[in-house]
Amino acid sequence: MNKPKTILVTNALPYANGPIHLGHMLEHIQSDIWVRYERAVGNKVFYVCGDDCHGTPVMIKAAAQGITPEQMIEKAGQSHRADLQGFLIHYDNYYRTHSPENEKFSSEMYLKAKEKGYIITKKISQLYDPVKNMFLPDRFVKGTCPRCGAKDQYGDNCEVCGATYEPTDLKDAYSTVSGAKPVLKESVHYFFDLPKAHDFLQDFIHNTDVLQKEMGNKLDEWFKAGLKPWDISRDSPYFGFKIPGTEDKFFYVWMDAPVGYLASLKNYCDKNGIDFAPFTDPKSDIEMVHFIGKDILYFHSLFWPATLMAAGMKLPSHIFVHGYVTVDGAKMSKSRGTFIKAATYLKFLKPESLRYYFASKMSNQVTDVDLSLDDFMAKVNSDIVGKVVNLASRTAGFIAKRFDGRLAAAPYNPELLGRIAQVRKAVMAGYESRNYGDAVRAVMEFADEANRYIDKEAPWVIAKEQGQEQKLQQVCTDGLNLFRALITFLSPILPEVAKNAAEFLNDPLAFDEADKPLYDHVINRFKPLYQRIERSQIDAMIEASKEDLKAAKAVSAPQAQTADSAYEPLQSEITIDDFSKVDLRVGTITKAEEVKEARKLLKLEVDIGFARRQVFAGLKQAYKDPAALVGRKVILVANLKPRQMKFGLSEGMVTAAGPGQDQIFLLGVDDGARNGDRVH
RNA sequence: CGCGGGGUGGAGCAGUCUGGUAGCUCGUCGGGCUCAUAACCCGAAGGUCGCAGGUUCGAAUCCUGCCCCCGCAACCA
Repeated sequence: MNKPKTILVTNALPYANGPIHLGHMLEHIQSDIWVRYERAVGNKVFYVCGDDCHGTPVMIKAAAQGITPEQMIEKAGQSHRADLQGFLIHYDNYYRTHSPENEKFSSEMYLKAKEKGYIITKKISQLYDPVKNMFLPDRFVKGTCPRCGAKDQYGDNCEVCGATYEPTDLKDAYSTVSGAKPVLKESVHYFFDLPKAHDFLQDFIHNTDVLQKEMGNKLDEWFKAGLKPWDISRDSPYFGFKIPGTEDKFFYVWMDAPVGYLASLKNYCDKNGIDFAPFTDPKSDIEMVHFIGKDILYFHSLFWPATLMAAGMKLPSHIFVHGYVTVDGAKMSKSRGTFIKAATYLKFLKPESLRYYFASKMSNQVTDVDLSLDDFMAKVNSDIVGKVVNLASRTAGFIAKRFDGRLAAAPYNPELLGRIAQVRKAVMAGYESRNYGDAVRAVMEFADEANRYIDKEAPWVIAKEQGQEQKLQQVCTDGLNLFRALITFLSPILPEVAKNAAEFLNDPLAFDEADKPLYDHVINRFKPLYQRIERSQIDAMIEASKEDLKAAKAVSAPQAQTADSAYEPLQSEITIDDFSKVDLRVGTITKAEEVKEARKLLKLEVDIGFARRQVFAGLKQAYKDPAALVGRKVILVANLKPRQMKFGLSEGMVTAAGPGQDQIFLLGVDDGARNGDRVH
């Protein structure tokens, strides 16, 4: 083994604005596996992360909830920590960017950059919300697309026609914060002079192995377009750190976010009496490794190295970029229930299932990883349970019953056992290069071979033969030693399973001992190490993810009126999925009486086959004689959340149409449709 | 012609750099086994490798053009 390295590993900081979802988990799992592997082979790793707390979205969301930003990031921090722990992601320190350490570092780096002439100021005009008294980032301005006329488009580009423009080009622009019409206002901004760092960055990106090659190509795009000064200031009100030497200017969140890596580490070092200085010293041989998603490439490969360089600090050794998560081949979708939050997943499934699945499909390329739910279930069940765990399960019984848990003193098939070292080589190469898929493939290939071996030797046959005890013990010992190697190789991915397997085998499962099988060694009783995934668990998770959506119902922007007064304006377009959420059922009115105290309401009872529903309907003025309604077939919205009204619980909505008042007409059903039939 | 990534049997992927009869896992079908968490083993069916052209004795692999999907496009986070 080479000389142990010291490595600082960071994961992109989750934003305190929202919960962690499976998209985040891909990266946390990727980095956690890498860290566990690096430690398993003897390197010293510092593994830190934290919450990214600053910026306008946090400020606005906190205000909307009537709490302070500090309270909000506290809440986010707690839930993020719980989620990550749930997925067995073990950071040495999970901190936050809103911290004294971070403020100190950010300010110091800024001042050094300023000293070296990297900070410039410029006057810019920006849209301003005159009601809330704040400048508006692009995403908080909406309006009509100047090219195609589509309504409610964001300030930077139109999702309908794809046009890009400035927020000031929007027609009928409005602030999504207050609804007010924004005005143009001037302000002095502070910029980091990125063009001045051009040569440094070119060299940094192309003459080192910091980045994957394809990302270098991507970055050339920005070089070709010409680097521009980077605006690092925001006006008050802003949740962030005040820029030294100013009264009302704050660091843009992306200025202090990566600095948060170092702040988190500093916080950890202070708590544990570790010398922090070498981590920022350009001359130290400590490696600094960032795991990030492709969406934040330029922040980490341009701005971050440039600010570090300007501050005279150590530069990143590697920036490992990964792709996105899709679910069943499509972007995660809230309406389909595939926008799955980490916490929701954990309610129904084991963390290691996802860790394994992601790992099996991960490479060091910047490609998206698809969580195919069918494949997910099949792979976890057949690989972890059917192949690896099963190997122990099918041999442990003999060792326990016939040999008191004692393994044989020698192997039956030394050649097969000898292959372990070879497999380990492939596995290690896979982990080291972050081609976890290769590592998993190598392990599973070997697992297949091991199962074939057991099948061929058939210990259950040997067990019935006279005088074959030694062979039986040896073959089963081989099986268990193969299992031991397999689970050791998977331990960075399946830490809990490995821990339980270690207990079972009474062995620490060290990577470099995997090729030295256990002989004449007493093991413990075998307990099931992993449970199969049931279809129902996945279905329940998808259902629950749809629930999440209802709970987190977005604040919809004020809709502009379509001015054709004769008809109600058409609602925005929906998909078939949206429609099928509305469960319409055929029903028969079995009772109908007027509600005396109410001006508009009738109290109905509707038989929908499998249930009877009490419904309060606003039909009083249109149907003066309620009794005449009894026996009529109607269409009922059957899955509407029951609503407690002054006069009782209303358990649905009867469909009707008409201009209103006494002009309301119930929708009917032709004969043949039965009560309880669904409308499709 | 904005940039990057991808398109391989029903599903998920490897193979593409370094051209040589298309491979793995799952699923399906048939058989075997019964130690094992309906797990394991053997066999079979199933692909003109996005499309079109080119180079070559030979192309999933190299070249050109096109189509489709995903992501990004810096004062959004």
